[in-house]
This record gives sequence, structure tokens and C-alpha cells, in this order.
Amino acid sequence: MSEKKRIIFHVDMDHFFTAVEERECPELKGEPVIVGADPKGGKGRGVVSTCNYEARKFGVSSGMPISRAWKLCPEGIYLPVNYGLYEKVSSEIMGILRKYPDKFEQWGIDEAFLDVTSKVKDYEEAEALAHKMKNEIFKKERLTCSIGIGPNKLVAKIASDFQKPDGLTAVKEEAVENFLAPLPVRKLLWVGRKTEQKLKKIGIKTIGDLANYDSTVLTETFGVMGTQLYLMANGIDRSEVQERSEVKSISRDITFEEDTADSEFILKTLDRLSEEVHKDVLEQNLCFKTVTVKVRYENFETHTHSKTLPFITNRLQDLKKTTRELMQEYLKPDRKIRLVGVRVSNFTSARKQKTLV
DNA sequence: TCTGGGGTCCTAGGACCC
DNA sequence: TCTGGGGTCCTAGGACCC
Repeated sequence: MSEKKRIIFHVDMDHFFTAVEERECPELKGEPVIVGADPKGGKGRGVVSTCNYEARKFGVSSGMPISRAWKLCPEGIYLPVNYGLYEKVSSEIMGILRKYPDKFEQWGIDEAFLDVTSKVKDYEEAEALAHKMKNEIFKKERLTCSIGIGPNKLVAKIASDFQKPDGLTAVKEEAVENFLAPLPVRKLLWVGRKTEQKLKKIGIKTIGDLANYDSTVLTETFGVMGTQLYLMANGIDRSEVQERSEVKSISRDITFEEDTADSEFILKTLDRLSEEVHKDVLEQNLCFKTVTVKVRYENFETHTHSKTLPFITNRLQDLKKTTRELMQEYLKPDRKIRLVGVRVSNFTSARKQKTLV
């Protein structure tokens, strides 16, 4: 006896950060809006987090250096990332979505997977349910989203991206092959720039090319990833919709406004990052064992150095002392540093460690 | 193009234990 | 004496996600 075919939704909020900004400040509507780093008249060094559709018409896209966005769209409205606000709106939306499925999985700040298998009897009902969700979100939050429906997470995710904004795309199992085949491999989850390039070298551009490739060669070339790629290209994804378990690491990074070799300044910044990380650790009631510092030099060469302590702790002094020690080897008078970061991992719940608290 | 910040997962080598 | 193999933990780097 085979199990019932799954029906999975992927919900993706449309240009979330700028949509929230537009909602809070309606005068922004119709203008090109870019949320991200301060452009500083074209000299800023961060990237674009999100931009609305008006800004996209100028060629601006997320992840792009803010300096480039400025050149493409100097008349745009540039706003800083108001993460606290987006998080608040996000948790309201997730609260709405969570009521619908048997299984729910938040994916980043503005996306979610929902397994609605037991809630609908076919795709017709699934689409009706998706409309209901979109309406509820729009009514309560004045925000639109795009929803993809498919037999697994992979297909649902690609489907939600198919029609945007305010889209709804359902791909039944029997339609998966034709739906995926013409799309570029880059659309697959876990295929980023590097993997795309490697695949291109062996003549694979579309998901269809990948689906027809010799699976043994893919496994030989890409290892476990190769097997996974072949399955994904054929529309196969057995991964479950699963609520994220506990956090595995907490970190803070900062890119300096100007590259610096001033070790006193660097160590002071490191202390500040340690304090912020420590605050999170306490709020989440955790104890950590491993401390990692990250350094990026002016040429973008990036290193990490970590130490696992012989004890577990949640004390700020342990964190500060360890990060300062780990940082020493990177402080060279002739090498300017662009970014420093602090991360803790290897957690135990503090409740179980009463002796330390 | 001159590249943020917060995460997760994977790989590969080495230490160390039995 | 010049060599094994499995398991686990640690470290560093890299790819990828939003």
C-alpha cells in the first residue's frame, strides 16, 4: 500500500522588506525603494537587501553592492534595514500561516513550507486553500505573497518563484517533469553560482539537461551532492516539512567603514561583538563550548580560528578572553582588516547547568 | 560588480582512544 | 616494531540559504 501523495505549499512574501516599508509609509508607493546599506553617495560598502519592483526596473537586485545600485538608480529611495520591524511583521504572518497545515517550517524571515496533505483532498482544494491564506494575510497585514503548490518542497519552492508578485502556481506530480525541464539549473535549491559554473562546464544548463545526465557520472563528479542533484532534477525530494529545531550557533559580524590595522580599535570592536553575542546567549538560556573569530582582510581573504574550551560556559569574561586570544595571530601591522566576527557554538541548555549560572 | 549579516550543512585532515 | 581500523571530536574552509 502506498502512502497518500503529499501536497506541499511554499509561501514567499513579495519583496518583503520594501513591502513592509511601503505599508508603513504609503508615500513610498510607486517610487523605487531600496532597503540595505547606506549608499553614501555611491561610496557605501554594503549590499542591497531587498528592492521593490520599481527599483528592479533600473536593474537593481538584492545582493548587489549598494554602490552599484546607486549608479543604476541615483533617484531611488534608500532605507536602512529595520530588522526589528520586519521580524515583528514576520512573526504575525507566521502565526497566520501556522494554523493551516499539519506540519509547518519557517524558512528565513519571510518564507515557509506547509504540508497540507491531510487538509485537502486534491489540487483543486489546495488552490482554494492557498487563496484563503493569501486573502487572510492581505486582510490582516496588507501584504501580498506568492504561493507554490507541489508534491514536495523542491517543486513547491520553484513554483512559488514562477509567478510573482501575488502569484499562485500549482504543479501536479504528472506535470513536474515538463515544468522543471526548461528552467535553468540555478533555480534548484542548493545550486548557487559555483555549482552552476561547474555544471556548465560539463554542458548542463537546464534542469532538463541535468535530469537526462548519467547519474553515476554526477555522483563521481559531485559526490553526495551529485546524487542529490540528479534526484532534484527529476523532481524527487523526500525531505519532510519540519519545524526548525534549536539554534546551533550565534554570531555577530561587522564590516568596518574603512579597512584598518589599528589593533586596539579592532580588539575593542571584538569586545563589543562579544557583548552582543553574549546577550543573545543569555536571552536564549544557553551555555557554549566553542568560540570562533572571523577575519576578512582588505583583499577579501577570509579566515576563521576557533577554540573549543575544556568546559562549558555562559560567561562574558570567558568569551572576551578567548576571542582576544584567537584574534592575536591575525593582527599584523601591515595587513588591513575589513571585517571581524565572533561566533559561539556547541551549545548546552543553561538550565541543565545550574552550577555555572 | 569590489562584494552585509545571520545562519546551516558538508568535507577533509588530524588527534586521540580502543 | 615502522605498522590497522573504527569511532568521535575538533578545526578550517567553503557553498549555500534568505
